[in-house]
Amino acid sequence: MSGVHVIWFKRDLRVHDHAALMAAAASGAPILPLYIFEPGYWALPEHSRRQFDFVKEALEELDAALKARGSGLVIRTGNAIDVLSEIHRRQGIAAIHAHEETGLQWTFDRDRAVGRWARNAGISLREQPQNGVQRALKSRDGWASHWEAFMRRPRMVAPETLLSAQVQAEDFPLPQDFGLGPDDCPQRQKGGRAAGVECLRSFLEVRGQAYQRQMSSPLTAADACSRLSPHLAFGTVSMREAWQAAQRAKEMHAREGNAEFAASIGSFISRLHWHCHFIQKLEDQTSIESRNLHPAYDGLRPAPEEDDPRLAAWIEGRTGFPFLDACMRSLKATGWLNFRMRAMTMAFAAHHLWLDWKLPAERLAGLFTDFEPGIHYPHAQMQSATTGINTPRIYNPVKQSRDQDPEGAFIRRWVPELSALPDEWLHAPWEAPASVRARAGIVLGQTYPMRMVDHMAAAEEARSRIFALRRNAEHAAEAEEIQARHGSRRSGIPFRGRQAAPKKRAPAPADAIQLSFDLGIIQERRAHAS
DNA sequence: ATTATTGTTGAGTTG
DNA sequence: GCAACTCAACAATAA
Repeated sequence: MSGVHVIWFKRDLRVHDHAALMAAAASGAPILPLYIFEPGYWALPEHSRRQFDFVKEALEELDAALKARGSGLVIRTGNAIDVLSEIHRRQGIAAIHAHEETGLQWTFDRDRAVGRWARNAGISLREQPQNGVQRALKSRDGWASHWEAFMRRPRMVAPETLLSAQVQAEDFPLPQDFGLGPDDCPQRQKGGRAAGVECLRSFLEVRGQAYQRQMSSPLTAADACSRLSPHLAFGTVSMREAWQAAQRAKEMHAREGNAEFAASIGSFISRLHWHCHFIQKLEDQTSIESRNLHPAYDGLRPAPEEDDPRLAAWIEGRTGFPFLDACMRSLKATGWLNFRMRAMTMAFAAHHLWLDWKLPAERLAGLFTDFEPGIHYPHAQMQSATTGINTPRIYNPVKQSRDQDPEGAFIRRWVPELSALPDEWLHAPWEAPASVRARAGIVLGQTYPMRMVDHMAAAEEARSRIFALRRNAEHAAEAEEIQARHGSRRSGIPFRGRQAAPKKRAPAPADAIQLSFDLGIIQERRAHAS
């Protein structure tokens, strides 16, 4: 059938290692690379200006990379079916190539609607798996080896030329068009392929040396972690590229006798695996976004209330727990927080504040530049202990503070109103003698909030309620089914020390920049769009 | 990849 | 010289 082949970009904003692009190019037909700004998508509570800005930067670079190959990105704004219908009317679409997006219910429904529409219109819709996540998975058995095989497959280098469908590009919409007002995120990570590759390179070559030791404290994590998360979330770097580059870096560090670095990268590689393991959960069960995975927890916490002042205090960083507040304020300003502190903030909302996880998860999502539905909701539920299959983890915000920020440097940076307090009182200012507080110019409830709960009592209360539920006989039966559906099969299975077979390096295109050691990543030359 | 509690061990101190 | 004791560090365990 004649007509153009649309490459519908969603959360895969790159040209390299892009299965849909390769499939479209292989057709030999004119190519129409398309990104649709969908108002309904940006109106979702999880989505925010910082993600929009990141995507926009990624799209500008994607456009340049596509233009360099002869077929620039076409931007459209509107409902996906409307946009595709219009293109079909004018150009005639032979096929639509996209990736299988594991997203919120909204994108799942949208993709199904587009699928129906395409079928009716006689258009072939070809969706490619991404991240080694499997669609319509029957059983979790053998998942890990399937995933690893996916990661080992050779990366695809984008063709140097693409036949253009010659469709006029539209301007980028403004964030205001979607009700996305200003967002105070001065330290947001920059979007785009170049930034993503640079994250990967600097992490694997330099920053990741003490990753294992430094990932837990927000003081060190910002530098010692890969910071690849927004790039993986929006696909500016593929999971496979990251995995293969990490394997190479690990081998290299081991060869050089840098055991700490090699172990750190090993730990990073295992996190890439868990990353996808969690996305698979949402892929298998979209209701994880909206309902307790284990129904025994329904009704355990009060129904969510949008205007609950505790929710606002929590998300705005004025709980009265300095370390927690520092984490929230840092997150707001940077769009990123290390994994452990994400867990702590979520656990505090769910356990100490006894809030249903849904609204806290939504608010948190909007603050994450790297919001990834398949990571976010399964973890929100895990930290809230509503999965039934994970041991409840109730973090003590004061203990974490003392452990992760003993000198209070992180607190002083983000909660400057407390900076005059001596280290020993910084973690729990309500315990400080009145004279010490007075000397530091602190009046609890005025210059800084009084802690909003007695965290020890609240934790104990949450613990006893949750464990009372778990003792019920029906709990275990249901939990077993959940474990069968979603649980990892990996525990007890020893790691195989098998190393990646040496890969034949694909010929680098003329515009590739060679990294200082071979990570096997193809990087676009800094694109000066023409 | 939590926390608080309880138990164990061993070094160091005391009488 | 040694029993008795304290304390820190670490492991196991229940919730």
